[in-house]
Amino acid sequence: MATTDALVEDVIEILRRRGLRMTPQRRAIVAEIMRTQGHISPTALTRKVQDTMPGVNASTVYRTLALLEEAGVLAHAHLESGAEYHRVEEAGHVHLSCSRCGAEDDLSLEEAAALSQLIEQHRGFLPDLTHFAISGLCADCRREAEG
Amino acid sequence: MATTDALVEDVIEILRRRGLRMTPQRRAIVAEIMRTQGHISPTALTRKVQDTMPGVNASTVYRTLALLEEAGVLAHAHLESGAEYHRVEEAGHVHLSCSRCGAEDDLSLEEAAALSQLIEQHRGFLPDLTHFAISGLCADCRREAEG
DNA sequence: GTATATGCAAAGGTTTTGCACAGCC
DNA sequence: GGCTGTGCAAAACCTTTGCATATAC
Repeated sequence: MATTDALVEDVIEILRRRGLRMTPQRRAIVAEIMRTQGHISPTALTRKVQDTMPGVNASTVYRTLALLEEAGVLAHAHLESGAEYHRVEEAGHVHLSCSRCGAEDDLSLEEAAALSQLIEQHRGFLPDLTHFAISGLCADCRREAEG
Repeated sequence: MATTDALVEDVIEILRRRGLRMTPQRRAIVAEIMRTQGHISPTALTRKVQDTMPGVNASTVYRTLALLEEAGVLAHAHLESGAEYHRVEEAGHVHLSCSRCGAEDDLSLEEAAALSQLIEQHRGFLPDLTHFAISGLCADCRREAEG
């Protein structure tokens, strides 16, 4: 996938500029997360990376994730299942999570902006709506629950 | 505190009706959580209960919290620090948490309702805005960050 | 060559679970 | 007396950390 490869190169460039070294492990981890749509947990990422490169240790994955977050490449969000990482370019994804059936959906950028604007009116608080999911009932479950 | 005692009795009544037994440990745990304003973590709750009743085990606290949540007395929310429990009557507390200084604030009921209404327009999703905090920058930190 | 990154192992923290015993009803 | 709840200990997770070794630059 050309797009993904290009992204990987971009990230490698960012890391290089920070004086960081590009090890095969880092390449594999970066490649895997750039290939990922949406979010992924450290544990799941570790498993995937190990499919390609069996020796990679979980601690290396954690250290790399922290690094990439510091470098502004990744961010993490808290979903019901725990912490999950995603590319910052994919931010804007405000996560809706159904507490009954587990269905996941996202708000549109416009919807997210409208929400942010409302919250900002509360004492100038600037929300990052991507950091925590929004839990609730999807329309289907709502119907079943309320009858 | 008369109000708190009354609440404790209410909860005990609810548990009794479910055929559950009232042990001194459960009384202590219920009393402590009814006395709590806002939210408290299982760990903090355990410590507090142990101040009064040294023998109480953490696993008993976890089991009791799960029970009280099932009974509809408590609910838990995910804050930056992890899971925290609160009384359901205290719901409506939409938590704003500053990711920079850790300051905490709540939206008013009206603000929360306005937000919910907006989100509901997205495919009929009924949000529970109390379940996850909303992360972001408080006005002070925002000023310092943006200059 | 040197500083950095990795693997390994251990530790830390939170939450869950199995089991024997205690105690509520 | 019988069934439920508790304490204890262990285990299950997830994540972090210290240290010796390997390796990118």
